[in-house]
Amino acid sequence: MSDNYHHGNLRQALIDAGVKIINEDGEDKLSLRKVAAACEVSHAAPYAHFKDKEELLAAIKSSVTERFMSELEKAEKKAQSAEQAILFMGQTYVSFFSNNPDYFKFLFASQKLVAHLEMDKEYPDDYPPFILLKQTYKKYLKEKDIKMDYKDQEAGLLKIWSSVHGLAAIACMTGVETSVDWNHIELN
Amino acid sequence: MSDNYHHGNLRQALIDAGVKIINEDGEDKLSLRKVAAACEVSHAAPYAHFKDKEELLAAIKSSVTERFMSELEKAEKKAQSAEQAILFMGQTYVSFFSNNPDYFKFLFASQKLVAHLEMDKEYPDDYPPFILLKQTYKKYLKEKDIKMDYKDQEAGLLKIWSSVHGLAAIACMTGVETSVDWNHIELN
DNA sequence: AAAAATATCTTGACAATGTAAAGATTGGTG
DNA sequence: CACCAATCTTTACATTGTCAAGATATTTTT
Repeated sequence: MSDNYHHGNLRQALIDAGVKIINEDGEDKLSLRKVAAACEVSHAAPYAHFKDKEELLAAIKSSVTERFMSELEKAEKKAQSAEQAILFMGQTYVSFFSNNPDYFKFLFASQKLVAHLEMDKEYPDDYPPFILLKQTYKKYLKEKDIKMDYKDQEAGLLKIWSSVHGLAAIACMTGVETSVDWNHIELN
Repeated sequence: MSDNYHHGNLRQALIDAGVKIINEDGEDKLSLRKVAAACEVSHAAPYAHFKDKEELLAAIKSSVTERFMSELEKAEKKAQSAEQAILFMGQTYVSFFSNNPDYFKFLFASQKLVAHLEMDKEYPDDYPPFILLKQTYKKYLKEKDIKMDYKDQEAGLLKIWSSVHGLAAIACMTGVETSVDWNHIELN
């Protein structure tokens, strides 16, 4: 084996190298050629696995989103009620990005997210963290036996998400204290 | 006059051309050389006015922020109370970016914003839209004669801003309906 | 007004990058 | 073993940001 051909699992290695570069230097410092070099393959090798840079970036984003999801799910499981789950997930949402501000820009700057507020249908292609939030919010409404107009439910869901997402955004952009009294984020 | 030298007001022309390109094609399609070409000058001409690409982008951002501020101020003046002003400004905040989603990414993706929640001091370097919001929120507290703990005031300000900013973010990323019942954004 | 200094612009060059094309190497399949 | 498809390399080219040297216009100085 000439040792250069057939890396073994180049696809995953490229993704991991990409995550690392974004962590250390930010997205603007990431280039296809650097990622390839980090994996010790030629600069055009990535094209066997990704159509173009955009496709590699999408794969890296998926990878980061998985980590994000895993933390959200952990938070959800730790909670003993749907209400508490929403609170924990909100805190996790903000702290995840406060701890890695680069991820926030990276995930949300260019990526188009899919998200449907409609409460009576499921959309498997929706942004996974949003799906989890929506499910938990539904549980919460059931748990508390809250009867709301259809449109108010949508508005309530959007309110929670936008509050939390906005808080994360501002925390990342300003470095502002995130030790916020979380009672203010509460659902009402 | 050899007609090529001394454009007249190249600096502003470069900024305007940059805004136009971002409007039409998005930030990733913007290059120094294209901006220069749009102004019919050589590819290195911008370096007489801007240290590097980053500095031109900063100038373009300032220009867009000015438009944003002008709309916010218009909304604020239209209102007949501070409470209504916050509502109007919130609606304007969201609709401005809903109408130009490219601006949202452009303004907030790379730019570090400065913002101080402290209610008893003024920070002239804070992000102008935030300064306006903070002032209006102060007026609102006075207007309604609301007495709050210092920390609660900060939290209230942050809550309004993050709600509105988060809503704008989600509107831009998802294209979700922004015809939200604005009562939900209200201040309490 | 002539000369000198400065600001503004052009030309030419270079390195980094994304990407396409052609070919080399390898592992698997019939 | 022969063949094929997947994977990787090499070569090539256009785009881009940036720098350096020089040209031209404007401003300032004398």
